[in-house]
Amino acid sequence: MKNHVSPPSLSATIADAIRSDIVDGRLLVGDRLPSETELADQHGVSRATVREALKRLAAQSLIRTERGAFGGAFVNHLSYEEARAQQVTTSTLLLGMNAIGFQVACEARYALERSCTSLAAERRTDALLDAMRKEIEIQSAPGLTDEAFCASDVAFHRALVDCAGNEVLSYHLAGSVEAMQPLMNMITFTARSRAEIIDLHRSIVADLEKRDAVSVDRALAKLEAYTITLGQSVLKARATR
Amino acid sequence: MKNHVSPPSLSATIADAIRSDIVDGRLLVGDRLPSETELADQHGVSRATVREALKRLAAQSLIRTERGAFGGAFVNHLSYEEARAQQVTTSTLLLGMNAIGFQVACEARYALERSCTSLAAERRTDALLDAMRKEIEIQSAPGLTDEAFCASDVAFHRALVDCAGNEVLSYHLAGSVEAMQPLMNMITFTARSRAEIIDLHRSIVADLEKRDAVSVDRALAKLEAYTITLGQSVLKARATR
DNA sequence: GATTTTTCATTTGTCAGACATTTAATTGTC
DNA sequence: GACAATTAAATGTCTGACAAATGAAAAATC
Repeated sequence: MKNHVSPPSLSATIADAIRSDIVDGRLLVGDRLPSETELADQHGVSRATVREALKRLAAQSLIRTERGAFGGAFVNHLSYEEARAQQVTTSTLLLGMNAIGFQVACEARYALERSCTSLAAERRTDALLDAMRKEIEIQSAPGLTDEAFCASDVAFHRALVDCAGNEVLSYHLAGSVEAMQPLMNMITFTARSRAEIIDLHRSIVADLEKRDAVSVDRALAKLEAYTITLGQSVLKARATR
Repeated sequence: MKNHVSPPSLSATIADAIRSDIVDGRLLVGDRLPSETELADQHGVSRATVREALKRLAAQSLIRTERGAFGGAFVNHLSYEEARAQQVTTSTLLLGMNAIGFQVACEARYALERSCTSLAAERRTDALLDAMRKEIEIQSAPGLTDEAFCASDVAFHRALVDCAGNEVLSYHLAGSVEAMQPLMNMITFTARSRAEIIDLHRSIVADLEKRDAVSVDRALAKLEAYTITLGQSVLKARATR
């Protein structure tokens, strides 16, 4: 029988130790870690092992390294962009690898997105409304590929989320919206279905302008229902193929 | 002036190449990567460099490695647990490192949590309601430390989120709820404020039992307002100290 | 012939030492 | 004082080696 619980390697152990130093605040943003040689001495391992540990942390954007004299590994300031990129990667993989039902993923995504409607109606800016209108223009263009349509759809919804004027909210929602893109890309959008979606997008923008949160919410509910319908028809077509 | 845009290292480049192989589906879950020696030959680098690249991917749970003959690096099946753990780490760091206003973080957290009230009211199970009651018991215990109170609070809200019966939703919300814990830990809960919170928890459970989504939502709104009040008083006390 | 034991090849984990490259501070020169 | 050369410290990479784990095949045993 396979054990499958292999003892953590030295590099993993060291990485965990440094990680908790950072997470628990013993190392602060901008602090410099000891040099690789010093870390190797401290932990009684070779420099190669320390380097593997540091690469693990770098992969999580916990540290950044600089070369040269007075270079080294520094506790990284995690920007919204980096955090979002990581979250999107993780969420996308989770959806892709776990055979999540399209309906379940869709339900979650729209539930989350609807959580920002009242704030968005309250705080929407003209700049963001314009951005949304621009995306609607793109979506209306004839000859647009399905993938480009999806990409613009994501951009539209990201702008909608940004209307809530809360960076933390935008960060969380970016993960759920963008992670859906691969699933959405499986759908073929007919001219008919595109028109339907664009109509809903138009009404969302209009309702936001009027600061009518209830109507925005209703439109999103319709969009969810319609998207699930589209997804199911695709799955049905697959099954009978 | 510092350049700050250092060219990506070889190990980072190789990691990116393999990562896109996985993300774009050229490597599937369970597939075995070539051995480190083979990868080194393929990319024309040393084994040490390949290993650093693989450790980066392992840190993101994209691959897992097994020792021994017929061992190697395998494309990992990303479980909900692993994904959630990563998301919580990222979110916690983001909140901790970016001097997010307590109010902004709180607003985002409750907006997201309220997105699951209608599903939760519809699908709540007796088992989860019992779990929530159990946490209320814990929270009512005299002599409980603030940290233990917070931990139980997180457990309560996780159960609430799980009531929605949507794994994807639970995954996303876990990040926003758990990442708040360090911020919540800064708050000192008086007996008075604990009683207030526990009352709201009780009414949430009662409303869920009655499948009364509107009342749950109202209680969460109150909880949000009260939490923000508590947070602000802490900040004020800090400022005048 | 079936079962157990041993051997063996493969692969990751770790180490030691070396050299290349980058970078900021120092020193030297005019 | 300004500019150029030197130097020291640090990461990035390579090489070669050995240890440890592990499954498969071969050998020994019954």
